[in-house]
Amino acid sequence: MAAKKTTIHDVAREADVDYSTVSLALRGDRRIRSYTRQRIQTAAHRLGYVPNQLARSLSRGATHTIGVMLTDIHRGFTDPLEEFQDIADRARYMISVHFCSWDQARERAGLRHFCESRVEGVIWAPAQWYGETFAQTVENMKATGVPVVMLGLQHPPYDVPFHQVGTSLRDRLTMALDYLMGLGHRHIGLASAPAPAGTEASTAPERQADHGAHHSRRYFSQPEGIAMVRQAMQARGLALAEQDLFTTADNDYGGVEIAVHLFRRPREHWPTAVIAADDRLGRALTKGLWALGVKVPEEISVLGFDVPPDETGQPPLTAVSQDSRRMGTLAMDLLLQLIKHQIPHQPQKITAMPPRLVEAGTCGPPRK
Amino acid sequence: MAAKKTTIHDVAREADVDYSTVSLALRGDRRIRSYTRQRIQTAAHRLGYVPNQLARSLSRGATHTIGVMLTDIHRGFTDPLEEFQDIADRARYMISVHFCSWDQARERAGLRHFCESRVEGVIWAPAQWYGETFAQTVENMKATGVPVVMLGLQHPPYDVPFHQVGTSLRDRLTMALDYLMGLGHRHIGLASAPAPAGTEASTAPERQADHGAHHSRRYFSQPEGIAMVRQAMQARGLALAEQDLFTTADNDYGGVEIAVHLFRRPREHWPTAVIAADDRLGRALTKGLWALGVKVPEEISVLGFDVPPDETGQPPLTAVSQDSRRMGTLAMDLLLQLIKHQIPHQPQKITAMPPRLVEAGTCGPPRK
DNA sequence: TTGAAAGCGCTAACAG
DNA sequence: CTGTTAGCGCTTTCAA
Repeated sequence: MAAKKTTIHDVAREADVDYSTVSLALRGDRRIRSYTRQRIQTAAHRLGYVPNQLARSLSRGATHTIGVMLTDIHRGFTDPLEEFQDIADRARYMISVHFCSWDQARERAGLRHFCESRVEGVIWAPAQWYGETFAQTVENMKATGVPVVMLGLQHPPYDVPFHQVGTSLRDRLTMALDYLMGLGHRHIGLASAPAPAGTEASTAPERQADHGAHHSRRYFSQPEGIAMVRQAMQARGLALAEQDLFTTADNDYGGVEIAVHLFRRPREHWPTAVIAADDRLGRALTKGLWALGVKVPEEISVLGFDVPPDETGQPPLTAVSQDSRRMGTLAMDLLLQLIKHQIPHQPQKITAMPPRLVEAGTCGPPRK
Repeated sequence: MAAKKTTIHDVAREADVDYSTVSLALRGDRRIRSYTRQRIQTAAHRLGYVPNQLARSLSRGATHTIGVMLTDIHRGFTDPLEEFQDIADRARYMISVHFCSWDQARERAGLRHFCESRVEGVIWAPAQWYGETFAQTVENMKATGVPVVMLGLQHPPYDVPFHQVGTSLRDRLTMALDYLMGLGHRHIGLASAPAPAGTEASTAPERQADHGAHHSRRYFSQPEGIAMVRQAMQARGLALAEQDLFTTADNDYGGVEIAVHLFRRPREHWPTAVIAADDRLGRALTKGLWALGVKVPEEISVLGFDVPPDETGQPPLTAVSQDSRRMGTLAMDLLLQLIKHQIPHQPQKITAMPPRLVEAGTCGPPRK
């Protein structure tokens, strides 16, 4: 269609005014009287005029666009992204999302593209938080001077020079154990499964790359997470017995397996509470126990861990959660402040969000 | 940082050449001898020069960017999006993704923004396939002349003037029933749950908008889908008995409930096969039956429906699936062809992809 | 092999 | 109220 090439000049000719008048009129400048504006607007409409943002941005020196770089499509990003949109809408910013599919080369190229397209700020949930490629990319981003807010927290040894918003694994663990111990539990089990791409565990150094096999989903092991649980429990005088570490290869419905597994064990050997390292696992476990006639939490407590906050999740699951929606809000607000120079870039600001305990009736005091 | 404002002029001054020379050198024009180019490149690097795509695109009249408008983040888009990326990478296109969160106003604004930013093509999975807003947006898009490929198929009464790539519900149903009947099943049940946002059902007219409540996930009912199943069964001389229509409010783990429900019914009243209208449901049902000691498929067959192709899904589930990866490939290839004027826009081309039967051992002949 | 100059479509002073 | 005139940063002939 010719429409794509219509410019304000064409509109000006059609409406018989100067093209700068068109520019003003189209943006609703009050200096143009309504009669003229009317004429211009109808002319623009008739010609199918579509303003050219490239020219506009180039001229104004501002794109009013924010780039969001994510690893992958998964439910953990749903809430933050909605927040980004809402906040951006209000601040009249556009959002452009890139997914790198866990490919650091693509991640880097995308970020560079953001900079070249003159986005005014970037929110970045990195594929990895360490390694040379990461450091290099960080360095590049820093050199461009584009405001960046990271989604997530750096690992202790790495010092990322950008503001960060996220919740720390340590804090979540503390909350989980303190909560269960507060209820009186001393015999606690752990249900775990391979972490799907996108969880904290998948960004750990143990990540097993499966290059070439990119036509399948990517799974990773999380020995590090289990080790941290062990450690945290020991620090509290508890032990994680080998038989109380339930693992399954099936993240989604493995909970049912674990339920059966538990069910077949003499009850006096049951842990009084189980932490499920994933919401699917926790919910499936609850459902499975329920289906087998085991009362939760009367006979055993189930506590979800690393659960996206979703009040409507079924079945309900008491869980240590992260308010990912709020995380989104904070990150975006922070970025906008950075853009507006309301806060400095320089001392990096690490916003460690406290985890949140969502009670939904699957935890109670241990049975006597 | 000052970096953001470095232009080829600065680089030119630094390297002591004309700025047009810099332009040529930076794009590797062979007319510039390597010595000069070297000098220019180091100068550019030293100054932290970042080329301005806005200016570049404006000048060239081409952005080499494709816009992708999606409804929401959910796993059904993972595969297509990865395909988009891969293909775009090869064709040296950038991809910019927008999510409208099922909000048609936002969808429209995003599409307009794409056009104003002069994307060269758009892939669009609409929030709705009917209604005035949709028609209006379609009309607008058409007027801009930007090449569009729709992800999904129009409903029969609506005539969308863009090429479409998707798989039809009718075809999938046919495949499911023919498959089960071919195995000998005559007594078939249906397990169903509210459709989460993003499935076919959620784009049906019955969609219950919950404006304002945007801090929770959106669920929809799918009476239309059930009606179609009924109809298809009747056309084959089967009937869907009321007691064989299993519904649960819990899409993820409701399958376990249904398993228990079935389990409590005398076996001679069981259907010999159950179609699960969602992969979660199907997998949870299988797992639940298994946990209860019911052998699948020896005692009952479970067939998944509307299942994203995921060979690694656990537990395995024989299913009528759509090759969403291939769908992505086709859509993107089509779009690139449109952009290159290799095929015409005009007679809309509806690429109805055949569904795919993925056998995973949960279906077999009915027990005698 | 390099420089000069005319745009790309629009914004934003500044004049009238 | 409307027109004039520089740019914004880069590409791309066309000369030198």
